[in-house]
Amino acid sequence: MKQELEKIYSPNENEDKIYEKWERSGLFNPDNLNLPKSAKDYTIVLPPPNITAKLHIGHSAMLAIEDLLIRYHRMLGERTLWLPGTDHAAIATQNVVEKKILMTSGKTRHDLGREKFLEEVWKFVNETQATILLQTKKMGSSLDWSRLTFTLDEERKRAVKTMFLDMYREGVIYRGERIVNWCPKCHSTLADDEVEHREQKAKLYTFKYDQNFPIAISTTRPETKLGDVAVAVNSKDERYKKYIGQEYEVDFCGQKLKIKIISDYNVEPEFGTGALGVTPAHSMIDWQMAQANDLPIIKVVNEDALIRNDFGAYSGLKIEEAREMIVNFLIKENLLEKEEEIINNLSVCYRCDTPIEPLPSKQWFISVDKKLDRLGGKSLKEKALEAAEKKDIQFFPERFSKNFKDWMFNLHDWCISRQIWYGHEIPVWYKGEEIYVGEKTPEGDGWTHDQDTLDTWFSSGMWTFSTLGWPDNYKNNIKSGDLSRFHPTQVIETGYDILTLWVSRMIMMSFFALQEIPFEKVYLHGTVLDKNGKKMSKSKGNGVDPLDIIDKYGADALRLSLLMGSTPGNDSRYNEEVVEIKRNFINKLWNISRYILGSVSESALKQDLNIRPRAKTLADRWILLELNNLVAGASKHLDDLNFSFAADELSEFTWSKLADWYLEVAKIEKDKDEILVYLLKNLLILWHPFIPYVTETVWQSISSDLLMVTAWPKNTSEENKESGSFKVLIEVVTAIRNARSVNKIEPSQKLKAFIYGHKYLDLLVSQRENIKNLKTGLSEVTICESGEKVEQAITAVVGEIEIYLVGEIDVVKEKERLQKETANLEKIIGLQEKKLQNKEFIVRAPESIVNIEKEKLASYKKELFKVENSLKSL
RNA sequence: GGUCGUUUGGCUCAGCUGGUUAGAGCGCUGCAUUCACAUUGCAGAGGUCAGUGGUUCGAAUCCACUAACGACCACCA
Repeated sequence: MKQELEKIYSPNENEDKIYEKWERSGLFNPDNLNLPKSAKDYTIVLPPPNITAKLHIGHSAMLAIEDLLIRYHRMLGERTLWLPGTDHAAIATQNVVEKKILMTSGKTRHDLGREKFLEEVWKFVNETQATILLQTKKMGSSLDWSRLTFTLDEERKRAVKTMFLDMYREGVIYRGERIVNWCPKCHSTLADDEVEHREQKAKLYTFKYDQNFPIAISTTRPETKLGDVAVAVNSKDERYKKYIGQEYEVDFCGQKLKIKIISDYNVEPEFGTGALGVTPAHSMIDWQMAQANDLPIIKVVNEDALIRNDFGAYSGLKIEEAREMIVNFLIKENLLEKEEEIINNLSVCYRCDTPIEPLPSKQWFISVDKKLDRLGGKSLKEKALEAAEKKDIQFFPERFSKNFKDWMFNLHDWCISRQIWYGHEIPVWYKGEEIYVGEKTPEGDGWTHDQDTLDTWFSSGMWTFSTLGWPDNYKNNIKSGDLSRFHPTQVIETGYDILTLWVSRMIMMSFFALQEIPFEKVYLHGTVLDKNGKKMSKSKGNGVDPLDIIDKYGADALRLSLLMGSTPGNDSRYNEEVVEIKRNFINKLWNISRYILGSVSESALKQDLNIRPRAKTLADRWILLELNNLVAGASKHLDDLNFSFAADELSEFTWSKLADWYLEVAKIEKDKDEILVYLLKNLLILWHPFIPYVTETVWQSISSDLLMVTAWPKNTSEENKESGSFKVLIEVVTAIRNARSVNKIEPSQKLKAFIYGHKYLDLLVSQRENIKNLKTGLSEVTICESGEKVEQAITAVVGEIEIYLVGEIDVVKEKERLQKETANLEKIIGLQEKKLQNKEFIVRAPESIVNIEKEKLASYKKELFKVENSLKSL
């Protein structure tokens, strides 16, 4: 059974083998975990990566965090499901494929036609998906592959269609007109995040509509002013206050316009004339003003960026031509007051650089404000806000809760239709003015299918339940199957940048479909930036392929480097050096294992993990207590989602306590086989969620079971009075080493240490041999009972080291004594420090002793303040 | 413009509800090494916690303001 382990751990030889073993065990699937019925369920749905490109290092961070949680909870004995999937990423994917086709053949999607184009998209999707799945597995992700889904597979299509129909029937989905970002060249709407803003010089014209109009307005786009219906001013603006509410009929460039004066807080009195001509059809903000003030909408520009037909001489003109004509008209009529150059932001299409025309257009919307019977008369927005308010959904870090609520509160209806080909079809047919919403093409001739597709967030918003068998698993408001077991899920873990885009949508969709929250906790990670703090991107070429790193250092090292030293919600920098350091740590753990496995007996390896070995020496008691504390600490940090803290404590234990001290002691004090094995096994368990491969590899050399499903140690945080005593030994030894180093004592020089004190005297007598042997270079250790002997010894021999311990003073909490005690302690500390300064060869008192006293001093002082204050208030 | 974040030794970052001596890791310096591990061990140097003011017995931590950088949202009529 016992195997020889290599001197240096090599991930490449082990990781794939181990992953295969896990996968073959079938235990990624919670149905195969042999658990009692009472076992808790624990679910995380993987945020489906876009299939637009292979995974980057940010995805690796996400996988590392989620796999950590999943493995931890699986070891806790919970029915743990981590559900994989990928996202079709409608617009993003279509764009990538479009660009690819354009590059290779020079053809646009319109040249290819809808069907041919979609074929190309699917080809692309299948390729990238394979890469993504490979990358995900390489990270060691314990995802249940039997439940793999795609946001655009057949089942999800059905779910989306059902959702659309349900929402339509309830009046949540409606068709309406709204301003969209229209690209006249691409002939499509653009999502807000696809619009780029570019600084440009523009001319700002200040003029009046006609001579009788009292207020001058400023604009950079005179041609759209043919569609003005109002002038907006700030209600606080003294100049215009008196006009608010009045209506005027004006003759502007031969067009009769009805202009109402309205007030709006968006108008800045300092800009231009402080008055804004409201053109609802061609400006976002004006549209909102028109909605708020119930104003009519006059369309001026059409889908080809030409002036529409009902504008006399201007009809059919390009916007530049119309602008020139209007400016000339204003000059001729002496209406133009000013013409100045300003710098403003122009919105352009991110693909073809064409200026965006904001245009009103018929779109499908989800109402966030409609009150719903199924939600007890509340709206989706209200329910989502309530969930955050009541902390049914908790945010990590907490500050994002405010962020979420602010954004949610200001949310407008969500436009869900997109003029692209790749995506979920909208289950709507049109015949003239008739609209049919349903599952299939209606009977009869002349029906045409809606050409648009759904916003990608519509399907990903349903992710927590569409992946668990909704709608089949939900009949008459009763959940069944996976849905009843795994929904709501426990944690959603994603980047803070899609808190609003995705997380908020999931919450609303889940409330609508199931009247419950989709998850209990939202953990938001930061962005992984490059070494210089820049965002990684393909165009900059500073991206990193996780596969390269895994190949070089192993998945464990990559995972650990991403899990440690980062704080939730804050960006972190990726630096290959860090991975290297973690690789070294993993090798350290490997060698600890190697040493222990090589030095203990065969029978010790087989001992039952549930039986805690008996401590025989002080060091044993210390390390076992430290392990206890570690289990308690690590568990708590993991429960609180403080992964970095948990890993810090584990590292500290592994390297500084176990390897540096206990293993050294174990070389002197023999007969520790049971304890060593016990420590090692526990350590492997505790580390497993972080670095699954190396821990499982070691485990496999001593056990036929999988570490992956070995029980997490029980959290027995027992109090132990002796917790400090081994620490004193450590400090004594460290002080001696220090002394040697500071006083530049040659290693060959023989040294004696004199030690005296009360409380730890016995301890140090019993540890005399250890002190000598633990790399201190001492030939003799003398324990003195009083300070006198030390004094004599010091004056007699130069080059010897005195270590002294000071006894504890009893804590008596009577108020009268507090002051006296404080003074006393201050004196003692002062004395010690003075002594340390004066006598060069008396190097240092063990810090723990001084610290114990200082802590006490602090607590005395605190008490004292309390007492004094209570006296004051009397 | 709105909201939020960051600023701590040469570098990358911790530091929860204020507690006296601000922690890691890397780097640097000195020393060690036939030892489970040079992917190692031991020790050392290095910080007025961005600035100013305030609250407090006590502030890296709380409050206000300022500065630099960054993110997100809105958007310049």
